[in-house]
Amino acid sequence: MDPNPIGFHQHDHSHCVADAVAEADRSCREAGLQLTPVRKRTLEILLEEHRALGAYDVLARLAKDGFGSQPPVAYRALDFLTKHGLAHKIERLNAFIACAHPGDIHTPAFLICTSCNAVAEAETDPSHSLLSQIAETTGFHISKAVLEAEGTCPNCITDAAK
Amino acid sequence: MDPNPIGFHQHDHSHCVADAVAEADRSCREAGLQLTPVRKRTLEILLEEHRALGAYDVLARLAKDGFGSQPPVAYRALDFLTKHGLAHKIERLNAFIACAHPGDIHTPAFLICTSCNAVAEAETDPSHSLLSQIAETTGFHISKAVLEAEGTCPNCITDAAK
DNA sequence: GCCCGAGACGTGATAACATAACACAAATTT
DNA sequence: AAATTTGTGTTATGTTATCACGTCTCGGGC
Ligand SMILES: [Zn+2]
Ligand SMILES: [Zn+2]
Ligand SMILES: [Zn+2]
Ligand SMILES: [Zn+2]
Repeated sequence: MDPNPIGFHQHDHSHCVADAVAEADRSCREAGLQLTPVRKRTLEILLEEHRALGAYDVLARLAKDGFGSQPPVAYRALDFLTKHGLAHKIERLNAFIACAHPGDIHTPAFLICTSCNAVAEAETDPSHSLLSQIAETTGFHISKAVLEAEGTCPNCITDAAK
Repeated sequence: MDPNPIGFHQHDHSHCVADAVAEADRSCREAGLQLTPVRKRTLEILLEEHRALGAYDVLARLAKDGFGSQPPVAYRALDFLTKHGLAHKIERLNAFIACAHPGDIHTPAFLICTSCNAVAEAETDPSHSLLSQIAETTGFHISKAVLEAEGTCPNCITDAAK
């Protein structure tokens, strides 16, 4: 199992958490949002994995770090992060993942490997999307789209073949 | 609120439940599957609505009809129906809906109206889909796709405008 | 006819996910 | 200073989903 799959490629993970947190810090300050200690720590927890974490997993880690130990603590922090585009909820897994492209306006699509549990976030062009086309022909107005695919990532396909 | 929105159009609902059940009956017999009383009743319950029902809603109705009253009763019937393409789970809602195009091999996409709770199932061309393209470029093998859009249906847009 | 295994259904119990309601503290507004 | 807003913590509860086990039924093999 690949410990560092982002887009299913190996990468240097050592700086990527710190960089993302610094960037989140900056963008929150710019937008007048409070990236408080719990929220920042929650983002770090998500960034430490390139897979989706359940709210209770996050909660356990927060509690271990001295924050509250009750579900609302985690859910509120996760709500903040998802609301402001710093994290996403993977509906299929009832779990959360740090956004791989924060700052950009994007309709994320996720590729979930059922073998190694890695989750990759792909950029999509909203205007070309299937759902947009359907919406256009039916007159439906989309406010939020969920695009998630489950399957096997390239790494796991290779592993299975050997 | 539109009581009969399928694809957000009015339609004659009187025969549509019975027809769908008869078709399911036929296709199960053909495939050697057992469309047992609980399973058939569960399908009817889903067909009676053009919106998604939670497993516990289904369970309550099953219990009222003399079937078991414990969660596995509903979940097993729903698992059977979803596994064999007679129903789908709407991940965003943690709820289930009868398939609008049973028999066809399809990658369903759903349009969920947050105003009237109607859910429309759209046919999609899997090969043209966004996710397929992403998968192709990344080497990811998709086994199941979730395509769900939340927003406002044409009927509710019109209603809001008046 | 009888045994056996697979599949379906029922039960009680429990796990996993999520929110409601309230108290308190700090920062901001009036 | 008082009121308001925002954030964090708590207890309690609600909602969704699965586990483990016993029973029944319907085949096929003997
Ligand atoms: Zn990384
Ligand atoms: Zn994998
Ligand atoms: Zn109908
Ligand atoms: Zn509507």
